[in-house]
Amino acid sequence: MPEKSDYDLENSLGMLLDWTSQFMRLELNRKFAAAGLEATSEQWKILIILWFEDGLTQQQLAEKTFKSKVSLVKLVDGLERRGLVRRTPDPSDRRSNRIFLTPKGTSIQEQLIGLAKTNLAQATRGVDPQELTQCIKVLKRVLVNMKGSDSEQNE
Amino acid sequence: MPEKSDYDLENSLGMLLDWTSQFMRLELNRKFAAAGLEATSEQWKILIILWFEDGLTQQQLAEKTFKSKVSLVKLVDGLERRGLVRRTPDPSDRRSNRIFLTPKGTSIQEQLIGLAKTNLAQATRGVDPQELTQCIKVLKRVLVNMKGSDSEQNE
DNA sequence: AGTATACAGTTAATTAGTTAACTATTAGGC
DNA sequence: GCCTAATAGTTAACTAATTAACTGTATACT
Repeated sequence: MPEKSDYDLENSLGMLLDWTSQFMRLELNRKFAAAGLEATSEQWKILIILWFEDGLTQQQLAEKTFKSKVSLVKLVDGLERRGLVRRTPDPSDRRSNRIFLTPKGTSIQEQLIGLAKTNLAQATRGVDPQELTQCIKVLKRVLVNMKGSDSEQNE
Repeated sequence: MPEKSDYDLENSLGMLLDWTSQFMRLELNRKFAAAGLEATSEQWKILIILWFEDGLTQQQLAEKTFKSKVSLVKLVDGLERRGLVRRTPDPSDRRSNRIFLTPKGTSIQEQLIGLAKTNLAQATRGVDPQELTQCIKVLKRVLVNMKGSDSEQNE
């Protein structure tokens, strides 16, 4: 029979990761909406990658964002519906779509990035920079530990 | 015009929080399913609270899990459909439902807790305990920072 | 007492994630 | 060259989150 004192829910890593990621994502969505930008935080993750390297396939975007190819379908649907990207069939491999930023998609990048930075600054307010670096190091290790269990998914 | 070198996506706190929480949640769901337990990680968060204190209202569960009252509706629907909890109208306040564990809900607690512990151990494998504590301290600060922006939601 | 306000829960529409099953195209082995 | 494998994308059914609008009940004020 497990002891109740064994579980410190408020301080559990799993709970804290869920809560912090959710609050940050929600607040970023609110900042985007408040600025009149019709993009969500998840769509932003795609847009920022395309800003670095335009014309990637859905599969490549999936790999870079750790999302499944299935998730990319709806995400690109949404981005296309809002006129931020366009799907272009790859002439050399007709299975693939290449995703390109539209002028509208390019034009909102600066605002999106500014708001994302504001959000990050708000999240880390009062946190010692060295402790933050340490925390990020731990999270990267957690990511490596869990990615192993995820092999052979999303393929 | 923003500089691309300004953004270190792989090491951004927001990205890492999303990725780690998602991988941990996914893997916990897989562990539950592999053990033949028909509960999800989000349902588990409700069950563990009820194990500590049974008969809470949906509103109380929402507050303890940082979920909205709307989220609780479907979550409790799912738990009830699987026979793990039952809704009981509160006789002293007919607006409220009190949520009670069923014998079936109680019976799987030990297994769920064991698997959650295994999942946490896997996530933190090779992480210095002191660094983990430090990381959790940072995450709790981030939570406080972001919770402020969330005031007046979910009420 | 009676009205207005607050509160608990629900429903509907939207976004985003999962797994499983499917289509179409490319690449490899014989 | 041909048939099998793998790959890219899609669809369908499900879980879970959001906001907005609504029902019914309790509380508070005058």
